[in-house]
Amino acid sequence: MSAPCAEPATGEDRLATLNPAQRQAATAGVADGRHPPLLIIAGAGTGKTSTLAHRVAVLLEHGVRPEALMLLTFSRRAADEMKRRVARLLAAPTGSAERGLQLPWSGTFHGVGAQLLREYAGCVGIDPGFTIHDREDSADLMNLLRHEHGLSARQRRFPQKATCLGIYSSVINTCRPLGEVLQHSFPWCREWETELRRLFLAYVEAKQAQQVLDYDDLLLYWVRMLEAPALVTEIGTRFSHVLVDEYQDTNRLQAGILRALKPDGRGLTVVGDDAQSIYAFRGATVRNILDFAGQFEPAAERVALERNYRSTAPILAAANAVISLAGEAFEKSLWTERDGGRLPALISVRDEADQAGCVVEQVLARREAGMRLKSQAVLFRAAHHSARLEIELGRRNIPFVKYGGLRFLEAAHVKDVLAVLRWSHNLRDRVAGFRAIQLLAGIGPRSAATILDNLAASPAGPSLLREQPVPAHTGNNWRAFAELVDTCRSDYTAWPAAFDRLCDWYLPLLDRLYPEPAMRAADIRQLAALAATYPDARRFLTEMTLDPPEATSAEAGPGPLDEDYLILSTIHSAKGQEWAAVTLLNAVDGCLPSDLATGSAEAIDEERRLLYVAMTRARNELDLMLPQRFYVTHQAGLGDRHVYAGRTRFIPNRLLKHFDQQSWPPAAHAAAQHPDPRRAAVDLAASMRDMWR
DNA sequence: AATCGCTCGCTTTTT
DNA sequence: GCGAGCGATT
Repeated sequence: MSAPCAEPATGEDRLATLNPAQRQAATAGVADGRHPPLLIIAGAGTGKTSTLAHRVAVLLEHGVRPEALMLLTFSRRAADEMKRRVARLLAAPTGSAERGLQLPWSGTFHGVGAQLLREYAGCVGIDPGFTIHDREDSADLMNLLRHEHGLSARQRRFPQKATCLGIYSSVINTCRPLGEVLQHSFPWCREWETELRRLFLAYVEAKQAQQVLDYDDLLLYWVRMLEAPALVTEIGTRFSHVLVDEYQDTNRLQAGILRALKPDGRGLTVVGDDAQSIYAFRGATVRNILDFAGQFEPAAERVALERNYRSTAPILAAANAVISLAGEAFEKSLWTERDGGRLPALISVRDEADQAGCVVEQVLARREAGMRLKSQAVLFRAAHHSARLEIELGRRNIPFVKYGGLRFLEAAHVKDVLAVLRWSHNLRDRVAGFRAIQLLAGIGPRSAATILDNLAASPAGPSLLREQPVPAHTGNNWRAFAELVDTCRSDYTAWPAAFDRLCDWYLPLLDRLYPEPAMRAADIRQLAALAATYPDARRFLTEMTLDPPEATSAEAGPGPLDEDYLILSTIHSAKGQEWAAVTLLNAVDGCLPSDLATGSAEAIDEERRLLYVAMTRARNELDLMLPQRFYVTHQAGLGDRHVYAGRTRFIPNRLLKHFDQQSWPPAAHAAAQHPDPRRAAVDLAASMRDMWR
């Protein structure tokens, strides 16, 4: 974020570069040793990261040890950025830059939780070698139990695995009872409350038997651990200061952790912007930040950062107008001195194909004008919204990197390899084992289950693996597989080497398993390169599930790291970032708000904030695309609701003065097409058909 | 017991 | 346009 720039060396001078509110936020209660609970309301582009980095630097200068500082950010990328800035701030005038600055307790809630739990595992009765299940693994385990409990083959359909997990996760993260969650968020599953409760108990037992924690456990075990008086004293004093970024996106469970760590709020700082709260779907509640100040006695100090250094005045005015139509919010109005610049544009195009064409044309024009591709971003509500554009970019040879959506890690072949690795390090992990074993030709769910049962029943180690009964024709393959697992788990096999062995074993299987084996093989090689950068298998696995590589690249092979490339990103993944030019795709009702999210007033407000987040990513140029016509492929019953899409409801007519309305292709071009009367007839016919699609 | 192929139902955002 | 699930086939 573009805060005031130069950073002189001495503490006093350095702080002079901050504006008064930022300075207040960076220093409040430090010098006098009060360390009161502090709430920093930081609007978009107000130099939040810089301010927080300054506060960390100030704390360190006042003698707080780095290892006594817990810094909770939304992603590890944000944590790294913070570390970098603090290190730069602390670079002494003599030039002895503190390169080695360590903030060992910085990262996401989940990451820090995992780290703490490994350390204190002994005190809370869990195995320090636990493995962590990502969402898909958790859903698979849920599915296994769902079948075991005979819940899958009922007259009336029982909720799907993902729904079951969603309900479970919601209960944990919102700290509300099952009945209430069902009533409020999953009303169509209410009739299954008893069965769900049974299923969730089985799920918890299974995780414990397998030494597996899921994402929610990392928080839940953490908060429960703090209920033990001895541990809360130990851990509470160990961390004298806890700073939390993006506080508006925390949930009740996370707020509970903070309350347990710092009951009186001393040493606790939270930073956030209620207008940018966009994670309610995973349990975040904007109440956390709205109610923060009042939960302490005396109340928390409050500082608001309102000067925006990022966007031009017209962009900021439009964004402010959009968010002003929301419900409850902190009083806050962003202002900027970046006068000039054009109005944000609302660009009407015929359909998604034209939208792709228009975006490509504009991107290229801006690059011609000297703006690097990397300074331009295309944002969208849902990952698949960019499909057309991706094809067009590919056709025109424009490199791009996409953030959000289907991840590298979710690809089946990547999951396969990781399952083998995970299983070899924790043979009790049934989900991993189930997947790994079935990679062998001739072994299906039945044999896999038998093998896993045998292993679970016998306490002995992996030597048993080799002797498992498998179908005769798989004999040799099985032996090779058992050896591979031994190799992977052995302490005598050096780290990246073990992974290479695994890849050598796996790659030949691709031909049989999947279409497009060549592309998948390339992914596996990329994974191997990544694995080599971690010190050992455990670290690799943990970081891969908690902090997966977040971007996927269109280019196969080595990523276009030092080249120039366009950024495509979901709005969610764009959080905290900024670009000189931003284009938002599909600014139409049905996409934004997503028609899946129009159930409640809160859900709609969250979609509004999503639009606000997208708009405030832009420094100089902002375009919102409005495809007029949508080919909605699966639309049961309700006919043409989205065939002709309207402008998003978040920009009603009275806000149009903040935008410049355009259409593409430009008029001259369009006129050339128009005289043909047959064209209209074709459109009409298509729309008649679309009504029933 | 594994696997192929068909149909039905659903389709967001992510640690 | 995709996966989960089911029934027929090897």
